[in-house]
Amino acid sequence: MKAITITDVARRAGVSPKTVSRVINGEAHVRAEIREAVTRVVAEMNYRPNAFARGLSSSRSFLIGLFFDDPASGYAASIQRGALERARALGRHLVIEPVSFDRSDWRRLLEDTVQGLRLDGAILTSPICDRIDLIETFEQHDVPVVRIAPGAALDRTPQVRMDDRAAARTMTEHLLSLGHRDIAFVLGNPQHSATERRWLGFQDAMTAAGLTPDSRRVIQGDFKFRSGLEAADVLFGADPHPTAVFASNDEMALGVLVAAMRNQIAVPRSVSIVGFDDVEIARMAWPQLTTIRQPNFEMGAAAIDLLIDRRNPARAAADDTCRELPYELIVRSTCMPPSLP
Amino acid sequence: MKAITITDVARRAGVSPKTVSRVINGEAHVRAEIREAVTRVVAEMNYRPNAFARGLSSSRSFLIGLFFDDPASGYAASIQRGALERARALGRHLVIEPVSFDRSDWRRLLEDTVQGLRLDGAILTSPICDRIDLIETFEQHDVPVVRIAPGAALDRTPQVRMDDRAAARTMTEHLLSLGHRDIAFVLGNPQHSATERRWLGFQDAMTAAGLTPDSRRVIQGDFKFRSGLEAADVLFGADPHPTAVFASNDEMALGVLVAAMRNQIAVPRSVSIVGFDDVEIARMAWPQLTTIRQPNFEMGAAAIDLLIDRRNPARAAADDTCRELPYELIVRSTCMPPSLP
DNA sequence: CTGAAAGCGCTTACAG
DNA sequence: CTGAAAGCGCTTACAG
Repeated sequence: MKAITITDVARRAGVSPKTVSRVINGEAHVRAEIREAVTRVVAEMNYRPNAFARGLSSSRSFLIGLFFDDPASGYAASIQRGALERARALGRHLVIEPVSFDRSDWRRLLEDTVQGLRLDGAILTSPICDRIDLIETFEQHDVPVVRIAPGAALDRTPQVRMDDRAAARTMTEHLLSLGHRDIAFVLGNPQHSATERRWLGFQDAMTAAGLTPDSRRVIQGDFKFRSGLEAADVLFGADPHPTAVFASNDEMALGVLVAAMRNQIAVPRSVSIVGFDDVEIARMAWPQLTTIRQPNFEMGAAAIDLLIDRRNPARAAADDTCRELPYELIVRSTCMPPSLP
Repeated sequence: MKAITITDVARRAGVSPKTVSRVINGEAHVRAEIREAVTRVVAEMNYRPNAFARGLSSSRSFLIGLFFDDPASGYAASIQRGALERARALGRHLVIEPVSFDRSDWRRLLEDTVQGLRLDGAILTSPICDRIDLIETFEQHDVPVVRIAPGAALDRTPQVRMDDRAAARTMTEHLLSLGHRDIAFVLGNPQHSATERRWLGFQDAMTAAGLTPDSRRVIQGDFKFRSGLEAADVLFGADPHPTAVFASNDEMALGVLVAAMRNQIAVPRSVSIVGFDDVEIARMAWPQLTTIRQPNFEMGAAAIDLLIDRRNPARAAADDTCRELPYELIVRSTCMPPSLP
């Protein structure tokens, strides 16, 4: 099937290619009458501009890169879905790119993409969004960057974030309000900046309640299921064990939950367990996990908006460089007041 | 940073742009000496071809589209990861595209992508891979298609598959070998062709053992957690309940598992439960789920290989149009012999 | 408000 | 084995 070009459309509409171009791109200065005629012909002929010709002559590619450390994680999937939906609604395509700093040639691979594809923008997720050398590579190639939940160099790029610290405080307050005092905390992967923010939020609430976290009740994890399992083995090996465990993401919380079942510790009767993220599996556990909903889908979509605003001088002027999205406490079935000793 | 072009490289190397083009694309008919010189200059100048200029003048885009019904599912994520890794290794980029038949303008959106981006190839996953109108759209635009686990029109495109039927038979035989005779089956989403294949495999094994599945032990599900939960409520409401439940994917198996816990039915002591897929959460359940490993990562990678082979006349001739990948029975902790009545 | 000319950076088709 | 010319289908920069 021979493709239809802008010249074909122009001829049929009785105007110049440039005029068709103006109409397609929604530029001003076209008589309403002509605009309509062209629009009609475009529809009739089922014309679509060739993205490569466009990309070559302008400096726009209509391509946005979404960069992940681990594109297979549930976290990545939900951000991707939000970005995807919004990008398509705005006529952009999403190119997914993994970045593995483990590989010595990561920079070469990245430059292949950035330079070869002339990306219109890049979205960086945690934890790679905190690598300054990565950000610099994009800057060198004049690719606008938006970061999701960064922890470092916050003034360097526009960003989409959530108040992890306040959310962790809210969750801890929920546990405190139930009457818990002996609350354990499982830290996340130190590479992710959210790990520290959640830890600080936990401390905020404990301190406000006049409590000091016991160091034996704070265990290092890495956001993976297995680390939750192992942390719980330590926590439940103590006598008495804590009355509540706050794991700083859902996957680890599930590990704690499984460890409790293995050790015949009833949840929530003997121990309350909470997570953070509200990934799909939080609802597939039994009991269903009390957690914090993180608006990943919305963050992905907002990142696209911010990127496209940047390219629009009128809107970029609005100085809309940081979008903070709300979290939500999701109370399900893994908590109750502590049983009396 | 002003981009370096093929002309810059040609000048510095003292050859014509066409020669540089030959070297970059690995074409024959270049003196080894010149090839080396050009290669050196390319590296020195850190030159990368502009994908848009390439795409415009040739008919290749180096872009492969990965089409999903639901890009956020765990199934999609693992296929995506395999395809991504392989595509990058071969110098291709992956564009992720959702297809929603719910939307009346799905065809227009699809044509925007196919025509605008001049995809080098498309990978279609279940269940959309069985929509003939979708396949036709790609054919009209001369975009090679590879399908993953299709169920219809099997001779129409190259494909990557797994023997779902044999796998379901193997799983059922495992249950039979443990001594189970009263085995319930939870069917998947009828839109997915794998649903029927798994059901047939179950029947194969039952029939071979001289057993006829009782219709009250066969429940319709849809591959979602909730449907497993609901199916189990029916199964466990019966007296006696089956001694084993084969849910045709892991998510539903988890629903069955949670229902068992809710109803105080011990797993595996009172009931054995098995799934299918070996998604990540199969290991996060308690007890850990016995299941069939489906090689999603490998299927994604194989789809890319098949697509690229198609474009290479020498290799396309090999008639490599169907790649079947092996499954594996993963025995974990949700099964044991039935307890005596 | 509209258009003619030039150019983006490659590859194709051809010639030698 | 190597290269000069033309062209891919748009947009930019300019003119009117």
